[in-house]
Amino acid sequence: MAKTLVKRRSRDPSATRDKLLNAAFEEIYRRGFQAASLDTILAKAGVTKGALYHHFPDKAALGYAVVDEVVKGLLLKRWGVLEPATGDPVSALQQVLRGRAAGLTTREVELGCPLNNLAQEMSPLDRQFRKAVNATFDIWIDAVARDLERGQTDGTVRRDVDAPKIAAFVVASIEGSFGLAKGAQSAAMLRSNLEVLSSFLESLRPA
Amino acid sequence: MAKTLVKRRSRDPSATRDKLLNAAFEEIYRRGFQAASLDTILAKAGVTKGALYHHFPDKAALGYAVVDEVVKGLLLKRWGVLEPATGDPVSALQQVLRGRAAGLTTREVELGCPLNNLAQEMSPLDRQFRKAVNATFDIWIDAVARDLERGQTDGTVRRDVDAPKIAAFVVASIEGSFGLAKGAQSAAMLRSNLEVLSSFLESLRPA
DNA sequence: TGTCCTACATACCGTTTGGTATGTATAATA
DNA sequence: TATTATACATACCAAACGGTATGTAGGACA
Repeated sequence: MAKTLVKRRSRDPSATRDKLLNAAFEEIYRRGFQAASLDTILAKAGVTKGALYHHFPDKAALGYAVVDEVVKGLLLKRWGVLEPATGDPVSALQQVLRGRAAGLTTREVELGCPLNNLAQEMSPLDRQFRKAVNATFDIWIDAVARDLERGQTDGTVRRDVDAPKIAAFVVASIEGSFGLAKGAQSAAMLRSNLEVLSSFLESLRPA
Repeated sequence: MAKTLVKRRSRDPSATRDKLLNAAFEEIYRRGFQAASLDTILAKAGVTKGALYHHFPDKAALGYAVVDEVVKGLLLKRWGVLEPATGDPVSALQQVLRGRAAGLTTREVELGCPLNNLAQEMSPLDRQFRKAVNATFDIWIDAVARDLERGQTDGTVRRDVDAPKIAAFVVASIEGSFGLAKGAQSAAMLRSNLEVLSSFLESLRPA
C-alpha cells in the first residue's frame, strides 16, 4: 500500500485553499468582487470561515489570489499566450479569434471576461487590484506585440506599423467586443466584432 | 417683482429629484451601482431618505433613472450623436475621436465610461438595467451605422463594407479602449488606441 | 381662512456584511 | 509518548445596508 503517497488526508490545506479560490472565482465572476459574499463562497467551497481566514488575511487578499492564481492563467491559456508562437502572427491571431468565436459558451457571453470585469470594477477603488489585473493585461499585450514584431522581421507584417500600439488596440477591441456582447447578450454580435477585428489584422500584411 | 417666476420655493420637487439623480450618478460612477451607498448619495444631495423614497420606489429605480436621464444624455452628447451628421462620415468620426482624445480629463481616464461601467456590472444581474443600458448603446451604434450608410450612398465610404457591423465594432473598440486605459490609468494608451481606430476608419474610404 | 394632498424629515428595523475570538482535532516533531 | 504548531470549526460582533413607518410643514384650492 502506497499509504504515504495516496493516503486520504483528513486535512489537506492546499486542497482547501484551491476550493476557496475556485468558489471565490465563481462568485466574483457572477456578482463582482464587492458584491461577492464570503458566506456564499464558503458554502460553495464547503468550508467554514475559520478555514478562509486561516488561508487569507481578508477578503481583498482572497481577491488578489483569485486574479493571480485563477483568472490570469485562464485568460493567458484561452488567448494562446502560453503556447509558443509559430507561423505568421497575423494568421495565428486570426486562428485564435476563430477558435474563440467558435467555442463561445452562453456563460461566457453573459458574464464576459472575468479579468476585464475585475479591471472595470476595481481599478479605481483598489490599487493592488489594479496592479494585479493590469500586469496580466500587459503580459497579453506584450505577447501580441512581440508576435507582430517577429512578423515584421519575417516579412509577414508591414514594417510601418507600430506593433505595441496595434497590440494594445487588438486587446482593447477584444475586451470591448466581449463587453458590448455581454450587454447585448449576443454571441452573434461578439462573433461579428471578432470578424471585423480579423479583417483589420489582414490589413497589417505587407501590400 | 416676478415673484411667481423667480420665487424661492421652499419645496421644489423637480429640483430635489435632480439633486438626487446627480448625486446618485456621482456615487454610482465612482463605486458602481451595487456598492453605491444610499446614505452617501443622500448626504451628497443634501436631502433625506424620505425625499428619496418619495421620488423613487427603491434603489434599483433610482439606478434606472440615472441611466435614462443622466448617463444616456451625457454619452450621446459626448460622442456627437445628438448633433446632425454632416460631411463625409469617416472624417466626422475621426474628428469626434480627436476631440475626445484632446479633451480627456483625469477623472474620465480613471473612472472610464459610466455607461460601460454599468453595462459590465449590471447586465448579468438585472434585466431592466441591461435593457436600459443596451438601448442607449443601440442608439449610438445605429447612429454610426446610418452615418456610414449615408457615406456609402454619397460615395465617401466603400460599398462592400457592412455598415452595422463596422458601427458595432467601432463602439466596441472605443469602449474597450476606455476600459483598458482605465486599468492602465493611462491617457496616452487611450489616445493611442483612438488613433489606431482612426486609421482603421481611414481604410473604409473607397480605394 | 380651513382643508387636504404633496413633499419631504426623522427615527427605526431586520438583515447581511466582513471580520474576530475561541475552541479543538490532526499530525508532525522531539 | 508528550508536545506543539497547524488547520480548521463554531459562535459571535459591530457596522452598514436597503427599506419602512410615522410625523409634519408647505402651498394650492375651496
